[in-house]
This record gives sequence, structure tokens and C-alpha cells, in this order.
Amino acid sequence: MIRKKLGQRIKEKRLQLGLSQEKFALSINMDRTYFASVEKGKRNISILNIEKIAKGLNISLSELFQEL
Amino acid sequence: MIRKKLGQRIKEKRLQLGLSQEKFALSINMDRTYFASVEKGKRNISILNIEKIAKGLNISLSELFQEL
DNA sequence: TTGTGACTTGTAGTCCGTG
DNA sequence: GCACGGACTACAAGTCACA
Repeated sequence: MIRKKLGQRIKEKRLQLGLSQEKFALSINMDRTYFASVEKGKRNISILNIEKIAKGLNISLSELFQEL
Repeated sequence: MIRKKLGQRIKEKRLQLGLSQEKFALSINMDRTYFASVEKGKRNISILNIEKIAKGLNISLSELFQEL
């Protein structure tokens, strides 16, 4: 559940930046297909990768989890 | 870095509840030694377990990550 | 441009102890 | 009550071909 919600939140924020999955993943040194699966909520992502993504999105972890 | 900060935050919150590592870990069905290592910042914990801990601490994920 | 199944490797996570 | 270790199993990380 939390995985799906988090994935959706990440996608929203990425789209707000106007970036494709590929461009975004590249910008944070993450594999495109791995990032795609995270957005889809298929992965039980760990804190280090969550932080990596939050940094790429230019938001705090707290903001990333707001209302989730 | 984030792991250590998160571990410290978890410890603070646990102590506010007046619970030992063992009692808290038991209450959320988590292994005692694993929980100890998380508090120490030695583990790259996954989102499902982070959520588990937040629930045990009775706080939101957003609050757990406040200022981190 | 995004989604997915399959795969290897490293480590998350469990269970048994100790001082 | 906590830190730490050994030994194990489950699963996340990371990559690829293909759609």
C-alpha cells in the first residue's frame, strides 16, 4: 500500500518537473527500469534510494511522505 | 548519514514512549537485534519496515522524517 | 517513453547466543 | 537493557532483453 502511494507521489513530483522517467533516473544515477518499477509500487524500496529520489525531486523526505 | 539520523530519531521517539528496544520490537513483530541495528544506523531499512516502526511509534512517516 | 519478467549478487532480516 | 557476533534465509539492488 505505502509502496503504491509513494510511487504515485514520486510520479506526481517528477511530472511537475517536466521530466521523463529516463531523464530523471539518469540525473540521479539510477537505472531507468528500476525507477519505473518504483513508481509503479512494485519494489520495497530502501531508505537510501528514497533519499536519492527525494534529492532529485528537490524536496525533503518529510514532504515526500506528506499525507501518505 | 540518513540512516544514522533516522536511527537517532527512532530512538528518541521510542524513549518518549518509555519502551525498551526489546519491548518495542516485540510490539511491532520485529526482530530485537534487527531493530537495535536500525537504531544504530547500520541498516539500509526498507519502506515497509520504516512504516511498521512509524506505526509502532504512533507517528506519521512525515513526522518521522521531519528535519532529517 | 514506459512497463515487465527474469536473473545474479549483496545485504536485509531472522534466530541463536554472548558479556 | 543493550551491543555484538555467527549462521542462516529471504528479498532488495541492479541490469537486461523485449514489448
